[in-house]
Amino acid sequence: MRLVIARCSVDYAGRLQAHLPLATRLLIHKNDGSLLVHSDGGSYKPLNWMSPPCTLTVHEPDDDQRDAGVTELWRVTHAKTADMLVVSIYETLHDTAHELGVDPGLQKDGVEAHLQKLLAEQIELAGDGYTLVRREYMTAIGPVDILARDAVGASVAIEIKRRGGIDGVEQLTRYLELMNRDPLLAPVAGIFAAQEITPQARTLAEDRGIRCLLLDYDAMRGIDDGVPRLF
Amino acid sequence: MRLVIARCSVDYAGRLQAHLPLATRLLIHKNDGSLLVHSDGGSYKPLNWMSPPCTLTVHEPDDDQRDAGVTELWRVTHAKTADMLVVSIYETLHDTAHELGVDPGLQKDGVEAHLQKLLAEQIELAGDGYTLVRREYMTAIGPVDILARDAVGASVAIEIKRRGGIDGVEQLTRYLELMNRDPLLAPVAGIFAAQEITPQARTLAEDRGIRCLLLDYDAMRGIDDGVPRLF
DNA sequence: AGTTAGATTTCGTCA
DNA sequence: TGACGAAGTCTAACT
Repeated sequence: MRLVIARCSVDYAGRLQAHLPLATRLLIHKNDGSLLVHSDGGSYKPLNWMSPPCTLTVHEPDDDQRDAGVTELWRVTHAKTADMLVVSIYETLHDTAHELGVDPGLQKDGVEAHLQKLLAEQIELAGDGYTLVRREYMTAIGPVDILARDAVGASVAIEIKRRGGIDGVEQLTRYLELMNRDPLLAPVAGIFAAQEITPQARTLAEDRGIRCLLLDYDAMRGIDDGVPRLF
Repeated sequence: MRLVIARCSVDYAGRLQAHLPLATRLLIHKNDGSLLVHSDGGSYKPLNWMSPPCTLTVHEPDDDQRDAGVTELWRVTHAKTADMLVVSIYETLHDTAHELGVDPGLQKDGVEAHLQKLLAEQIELAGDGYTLVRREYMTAIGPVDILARDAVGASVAIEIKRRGGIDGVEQLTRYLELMNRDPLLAPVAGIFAAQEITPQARTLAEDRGIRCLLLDYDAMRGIDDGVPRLF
């Protein structure tokens, strides 16, 4: 990994065209050839970048560029697409290289998969007398998060989201349309379960006879596991 | 901006919990307090990070941690949520600070907005005798990309995507349902226009009587502007 | 390899 | 300020 702090301007041409005016920025040239251009603020997204696989070549500026103050040109071209990134360097303030090695990678835990697991274990949260049929119940157009039965044995399809938006309701609607054509399952009721549900999604769901269920992740987790929070 | 190369492990607790085993990584501490943890590969997304507003505090390791080889603890806490990131530093290989100043920001050009502008200008691509009513035609559930009239004056709603997927068809369907309830507009036909359309989206659209239109961005741009590509 | 759905998404825009 | 759609999205899972 090579780290360069430089006064530079950047031009990108590919799926769109973009330009960064002259300013001091951090350039990260990774071992896989990729290049990130970061400013001293904003989120984790670089101002501009080139994803691997790509290659960086350094060029001499032409006369016009040299007159304008450019000392070096970095050209990063993508290996497959025609995307190109050109960094015009006016002044290099810092330049170091470092050997990092391969990273073992991130270990994740939690989120929607966890919510699904928790609700499957605590299916009575969906309604008194509810029983679990199975998680990831497969249909022709994809898996329904949870298939359950209510107190009198009628089928209930449950769609789980962290944040419930209109698209989630649409998704559940498609599942319900399909499943209600299956005489072995029909009639199938729907429950839209999420930590948060947008007002639009709630309106749409209720308009279609789908019940909304707000999930309290912390409470569900607190019941489920005795593992204390790390911090 | 402070750049540190260090052997470290990282723990994150917030909307999920995650852990990074001991390895050599780049730590970027930006001026707004945010911290990025990058490896020497992958895309522009860091292995882990904390978004602003947040603050970093440095702590001494406790006895157990010191015995394990930890020399320093970085604790980054988010100002509003309870999110926390803890970096356990075992060895610092590089540590520099740099003054970058405020970045003037990215100037973009192109993409879906451009496609919409081009199709509005070349509305005859949608069909012979078509005329533009207006772009971003407002409805109660959001703006339709383009409202046009066909050769005999009937309304046509056009949804434009760069990549046409099922969600785009759903979106257009919602608009059409709504607009067809308006006696001043009805009947409203639909056109789903995109550079690429997935087979699933095409099938769904045609099943609902929505016509699909493939857009050739380069050809449309070639007709529109005489500006040559920069590279 | 292609497709789909989720993301600690981030980023813009508009009501 | 909140909500919604787009992104040069990225990423993982599944076909």
